[in-house]
Amino acid sequence: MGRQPCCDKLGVKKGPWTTEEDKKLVNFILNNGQCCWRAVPKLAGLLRCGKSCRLRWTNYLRPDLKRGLLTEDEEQLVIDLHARLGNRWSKIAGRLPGRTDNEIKNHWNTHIKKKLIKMGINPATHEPLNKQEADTLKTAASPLTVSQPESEDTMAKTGLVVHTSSPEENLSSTPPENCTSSNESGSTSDNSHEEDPIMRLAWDDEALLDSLSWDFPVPEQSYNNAGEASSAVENGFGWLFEYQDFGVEELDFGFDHVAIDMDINRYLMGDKC
DNA sequence: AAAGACTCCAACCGCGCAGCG
DNA sequence: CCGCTGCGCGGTTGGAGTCTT
Repeated sequence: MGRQPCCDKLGVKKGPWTTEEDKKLVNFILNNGQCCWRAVPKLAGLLRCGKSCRLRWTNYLRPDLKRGLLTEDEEQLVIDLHARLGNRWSKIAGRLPGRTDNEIKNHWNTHIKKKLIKMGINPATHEPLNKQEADTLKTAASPLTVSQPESEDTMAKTGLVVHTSSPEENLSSTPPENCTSSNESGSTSDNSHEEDPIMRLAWDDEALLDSLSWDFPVPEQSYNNAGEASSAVENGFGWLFEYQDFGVEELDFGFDHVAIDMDINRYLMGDKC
């Protein structure tokens, strides 16, 4: 029967977002919270489709986003997580506060992939390339089932260390109470892992991943009251703090109406769960 | 200084899934 | 149970910026 387009193609603007559009979107979300995305463009006065708005918000406008290149530690964690989860960028992103799946995906494709290849590691399987060549296509190895990279030596040489433990060791771990910053609605049910074997595996991975070290600091500048303005400015959110300019007086995140300056602070501190 | 090559990332596209009536 | 709707995810692309010749 054919799927309906997510939005009317006609009259919907595409391409790069303007500052004005950003302001409108942020203004709307700060006023109304994240409601149904389909309605957002109309209500916010944007000629965009809801999907585009959601993407713009989650990947770029969210105040709690950490910007700039991934740190070495984050990169290492991404490699580690990718070895376990494969291209499940959203799951990987869920483990890196302030990072988006898109950002991680991009970073993987542009930096980490090359790095791994240079190190002689197949980025898809995390196995040494020469070994990979040996049993080419013998197994269409699913990322979830691949073994750990055997080349810890290589990793160590380049400063990349994989610290792992087997999933079995962690099956008893309690699932993380993952309070994602962008997604209170949580349409992806956390119970799904109980039904779906793959999701169960992923879930087990998540439990396991809780044991991975987290030595890099949470983007304190994003959660730090004193530094919020400067970091927001650094992040290109200087205008966000000129909220008065676009008429935001009160916020409604679905709980109380509170003064916006207080709430932006709380918001920036990640106090949204 | 100019042109071509390359890199990077924001944004788009299409699919799958969950929820609801 | 079925169809519809909305959301989220992963893959891909276009173009701006940077580097190289």
